[in-house]
Amino acid sequence: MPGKADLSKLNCSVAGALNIVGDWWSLLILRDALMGVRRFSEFKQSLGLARNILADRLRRLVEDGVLIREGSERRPLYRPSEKGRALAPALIALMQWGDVWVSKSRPPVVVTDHEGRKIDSITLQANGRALSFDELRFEPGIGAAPHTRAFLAKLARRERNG
Amino acid sequence: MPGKADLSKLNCSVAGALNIVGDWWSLLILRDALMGVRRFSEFKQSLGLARNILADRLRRLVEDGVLIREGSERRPLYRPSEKGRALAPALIALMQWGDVWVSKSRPPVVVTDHEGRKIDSITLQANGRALSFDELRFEPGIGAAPHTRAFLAKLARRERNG
DNA sequence: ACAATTGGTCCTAGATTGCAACCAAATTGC
DNA sequence: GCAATTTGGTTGCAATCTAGGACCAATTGT
Repeated sequence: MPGKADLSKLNCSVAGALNIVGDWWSLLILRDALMGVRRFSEFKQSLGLARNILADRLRRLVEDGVLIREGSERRPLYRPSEKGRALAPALIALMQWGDVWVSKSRPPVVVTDHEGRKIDSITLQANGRALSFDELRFEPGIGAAPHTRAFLAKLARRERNG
Repeated sequence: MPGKADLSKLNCSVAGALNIVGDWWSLLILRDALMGVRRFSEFKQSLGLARNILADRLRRLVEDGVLIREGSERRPLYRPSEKGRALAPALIALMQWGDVWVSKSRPPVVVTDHEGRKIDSITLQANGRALSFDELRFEPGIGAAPHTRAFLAKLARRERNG
């Protein structure tokens, strides 16, 4: 079946997330929604994507519970749900990475708290203490298939040896 | 020009980031690489994607400096660069979101520190204090185009009024 | 009442994806 | 040392997805 991948079979939460917001536009639509964009035409103007694609993505994001469609049937508003708002850390982590590693110019948008203080750069922590990448380990979880277990064990073994 | 969007013109760091890792496979390839996967055939087996797509994505990720291609020309190893490792927070934030909001089963992979303690869930903070979504503000940055400024001002105005 | 705006749908051309077949170099088995 | 297998791709084809524009019904504005 050519055309598009079905990531939902990969038994991986990243794949599950990407199956919902993994295409080129969905995350940008959500970012606009989190910033306060609500109307079809505003998304269209802000992102400059084709109408049919925008309609399709909005429908899908509503189906997946990331956005809520409300107001009149013919002129709806799209508002982020709690599930959508919960993506803010991932989105902002991506933005910060883009600021540091991709953009040539200074950041166009800054995220602050309600008193205008720039938010901290997002880090990995355990028990409130920051972790470097080298301290991370990937362990099989409760939902790990045998095949996943073997896979992780092989990688960990290699890490220790070579 | 149908086919694919050029996100690089959006003057947005999220778009810049997505222009590099915004397709269905790139982030999953990077996730594997961060977990220790190194060889073409290992990525292929782990993700189950087509060979030509994998070859294309690996080449692009190397071009963009996220992965480093090393070892023999004919049997290279792909290792995450510092730029690639810097994506770990965004990736893990996405994984945590998938664990909570998407997966039906228990998490297949758990990220811990070097002593096996589960890492904290990733949150937004300012001055070390956790922020709720409602406390966030999106302000124009130094690199904001006039059009971006007007856009953000309109959204902020609306937030205050209606 | 009338024109403009909004929120779509439909159609078409071109780009992208997945799959299978193929291939050369490197590694393995004996 | 030599054949067989594995590795890391490339190429071609068919199906799918994308961008863009034309079109349309229902609100909204005047």
